Amino acid sequence: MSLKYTLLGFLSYEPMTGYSLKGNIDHSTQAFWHASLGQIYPLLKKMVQEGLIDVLVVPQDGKPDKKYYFITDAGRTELDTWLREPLDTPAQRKDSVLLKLFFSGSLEKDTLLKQLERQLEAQQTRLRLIQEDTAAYIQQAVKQTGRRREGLMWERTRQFGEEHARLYIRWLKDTIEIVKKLEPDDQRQASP
Amino acid sequence: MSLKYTLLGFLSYEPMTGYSLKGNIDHSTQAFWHASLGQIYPLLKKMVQEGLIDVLVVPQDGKPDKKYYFITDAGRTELDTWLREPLDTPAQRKDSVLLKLFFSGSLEKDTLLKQLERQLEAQQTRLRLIQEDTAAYIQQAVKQTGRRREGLMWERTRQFGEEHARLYIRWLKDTIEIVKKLEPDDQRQASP
DNA sequence: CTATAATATATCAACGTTTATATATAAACA
DNA sequence: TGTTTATATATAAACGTTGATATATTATAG
Repeated sequence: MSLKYTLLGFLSYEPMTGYSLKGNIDHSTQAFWHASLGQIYPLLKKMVQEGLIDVLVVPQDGKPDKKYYFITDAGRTELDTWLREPLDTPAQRKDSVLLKLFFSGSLEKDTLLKQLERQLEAQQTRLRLIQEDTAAYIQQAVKQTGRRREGLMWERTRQFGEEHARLYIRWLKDTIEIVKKLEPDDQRQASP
Repeated sequence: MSLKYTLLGFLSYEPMTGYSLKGNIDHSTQAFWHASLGQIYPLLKKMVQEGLIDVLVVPQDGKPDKKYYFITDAGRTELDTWLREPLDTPAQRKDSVLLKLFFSGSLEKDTLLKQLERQLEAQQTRLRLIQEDTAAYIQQAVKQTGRRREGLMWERTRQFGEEHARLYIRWLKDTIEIVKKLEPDDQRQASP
């Protein structure tokens, strides 16, 4: 459902190919939205049929055609309607890492610790990506487009992603300390 | 994919009906995983066919049969395998609220402020739910089952949800203050 | 000089999820 | 007394998503 609006949103800034839409998603919304090319291309086709976007095929010599997509007036209206829908409920989130950890109390202490430490590393990598790659991408987009107001929200949502990664790191470190203090497994399995 | 493990996870604690599985999900994992009955019932059926769970039909007079589901040895093995898969990547998250706010820089200041304030209220309600309802549910489950080690992870993941809601609230409040300080819209539309 | 990554488009099967619908009882509330 | 909420099961269409597969060029790094 929301991928449609993601594509309309980016195309409301400037015309783009399916590939560059994927690039924009990867570099700026990856902390809270992602999509594959196998999802983007068929949806673009469908959205052209629905009149939300137009396509301009630019033939290239020897290479496959480049397809630039443009938002239509109907597309702008649909995007605007979505943006104005009252934000009165929290988004339904899913996080398979937390789900796994929820059920991980039955694992031996050492295995659980290893899992927590692995995820800590993964979140530290993620934090660096948001701080470096995403931050630079947004800064350049603001410079190139001059969209200051839009850029403010791009940057604020990036900061949310950064804070989310920091929360994860803090929580994992605290949880590791708590698990370390647990009684060893042997006292658990065999009680005399 | 993960719903299968959610069901196996809860059934590894004790046998349950589809309805009470839904209740457990709503009360304890709702901050990071959710599912509908229309998803749970067909999956339980499929999992019986696959031998991961067994079903015991308890006839009731006048009422429809109650179906208790039990985890099998094969089910336990599958759950265990999943729990031990290295947690070396962060979960891919989706949050349609942040996505909408990412594209909301083009809205008028007042509309954007109203959206942020609406979401602030929604997140405050969510925080209360996690602090009251979910906390009480977990406490009682620990008391009734005596599963201290498991209860530790139930409580830790609940606390993550709580901190997530707090982060959202802080971020929304900060964003509201920043947006309030922006120049009014009229200066934006018509530049001389 | 070779291999890999990035650019670029496209399809498809399988799987997962949402939403609506249907049925029925019991308890709590107004 | 009537309405709503909770308990309980179940199906099905529509929709959304993942992951694999295919093709081809250009640029970059080793």
